[in-house]
Amino acid sequence: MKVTSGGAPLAAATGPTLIARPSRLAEVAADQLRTLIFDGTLPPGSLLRQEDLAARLGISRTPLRESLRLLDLEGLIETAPSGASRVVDLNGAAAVEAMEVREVIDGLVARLWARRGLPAARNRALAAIVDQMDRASSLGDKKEYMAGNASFHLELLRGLEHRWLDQFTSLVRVSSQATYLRLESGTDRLRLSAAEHRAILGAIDAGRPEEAEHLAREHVANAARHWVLGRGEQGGTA
Amino acid sequence: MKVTSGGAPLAAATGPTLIARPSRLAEVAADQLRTLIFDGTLPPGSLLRQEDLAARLGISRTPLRESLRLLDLEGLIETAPSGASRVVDLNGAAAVEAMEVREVIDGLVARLWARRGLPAARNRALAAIVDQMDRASSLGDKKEYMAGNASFHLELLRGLEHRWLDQFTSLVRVSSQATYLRLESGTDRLRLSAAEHRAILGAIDAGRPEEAEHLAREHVANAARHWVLGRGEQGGTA
DNA sequence: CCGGTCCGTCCTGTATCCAGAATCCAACAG
DNA sequence: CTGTTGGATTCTGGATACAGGACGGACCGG
Repeated sequence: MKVTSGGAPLAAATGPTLIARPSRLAEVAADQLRTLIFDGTLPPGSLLRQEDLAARLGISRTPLRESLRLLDLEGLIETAPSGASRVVDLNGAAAVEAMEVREVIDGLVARLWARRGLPAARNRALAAIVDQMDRASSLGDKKEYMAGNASFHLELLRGLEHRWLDQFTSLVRVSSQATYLRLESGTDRLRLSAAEHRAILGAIDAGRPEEAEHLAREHVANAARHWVLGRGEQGGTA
Repeated sequence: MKVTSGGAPLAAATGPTLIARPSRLAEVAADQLRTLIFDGTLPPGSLLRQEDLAARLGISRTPLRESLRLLDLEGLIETAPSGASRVVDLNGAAAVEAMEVREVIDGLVARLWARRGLPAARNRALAAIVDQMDRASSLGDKKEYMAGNASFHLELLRGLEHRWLDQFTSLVRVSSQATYLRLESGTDRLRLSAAEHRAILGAIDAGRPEEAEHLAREHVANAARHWVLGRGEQGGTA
């Protein structure tokens, strides 16, 4: 159980950064690879050759291989029986499965926060993110909206400091990103989504675990309908 | 390079065993280590020295290190910033967190099976397991019951062949095992638990996703109450 | 007698090297 | 022209060797 920090653009506010870390090179490499995957430098389906990547990151193959195993278990890459690794391509069944897991995980996160109680500072930060998403949705700025969306969910997930939940950081990142990148519809879904975020935050802040979980699950289910199934109507039961 | 071929006591039973796999030594080592942890050879808190383990498994440190990273991400071991790894000790807060995740995961598994439809052969196999648990509960054979309990949940989990769910195998194993090992009460809880399993299986077989998920979550929550919190009464809200 | 510091040993982390296997290309036969 | 088969290249997997830091114990000072 280590950090799995990820190159968070603006979410990396909580790091204690005590004194000095022995810097496990495999961890650093994993972070680098995640960044390369998320920013599109390593597109889905890309073949990952250990020697190239090692040279690219300026390390040897040994720690790189460990990082590949990590990303494999995280579900970010997949390794063929022959040993060839490639960036996972979330489409069709794989996307559905990813969102199935995200639904219950996000629901759990919301429930735990509602039960634990949301600190005022974090509430303000999340509210600010939702405001940002609102603005972005009004302007139809999908990229900006996507960034806020990812920040919102990651802030909740990472903030819990839950040892069994940290590993879902990559899942949340990749699915959040892919969801709205593929979203072709207008600003309608964006507005609705922003409202859903605000509702989730409200339920958490009000300390209503059941409601928070329900709203979070519905939110993910709605996103899945629009992303994976393509332009579904909202309101159905999961 | 003999991989202590005689090993693998019981872990390599479920594999499809298509033709022949190149046998990634790190995977084999991970399985071996899981077995050693689950059967108590490596008790919680044990310090894991790479050189010793490598010699013990008859491999070098390179693949062993990869397996340690895997087990780390799975939550079965934890690695200090200095690099020292030790078997995770599920007690107190860690146990609560583990069961929180298990609750939603097992709920998702039940829901997916109910939606997908349970093949008759698998239904029979699961029913047989529940029967075995019934007998064990009547006799108060906790060990036998525990085995059936783990089999039940693992059969459901692994049978889905869900790419994002496989990684919870260790979580289910360790929590299932620990739950009933610590259970000191009489056969009452065992009987109730067996009934819960039967109800879950019934809901799945009847194709009722919502009910199956609800029952599965309640089941885990009940187990958690008796295990972690010690002798709680059922019926409370999660 | 107790505390602090220095030193030795062990362990982890990383790099390099070797062997086996898969893949790809090309030449050849039908 | 196409399918097949042969070989050479290349890649991954595993083992070994080396460097840096951590931990523990003994020695010295108070």
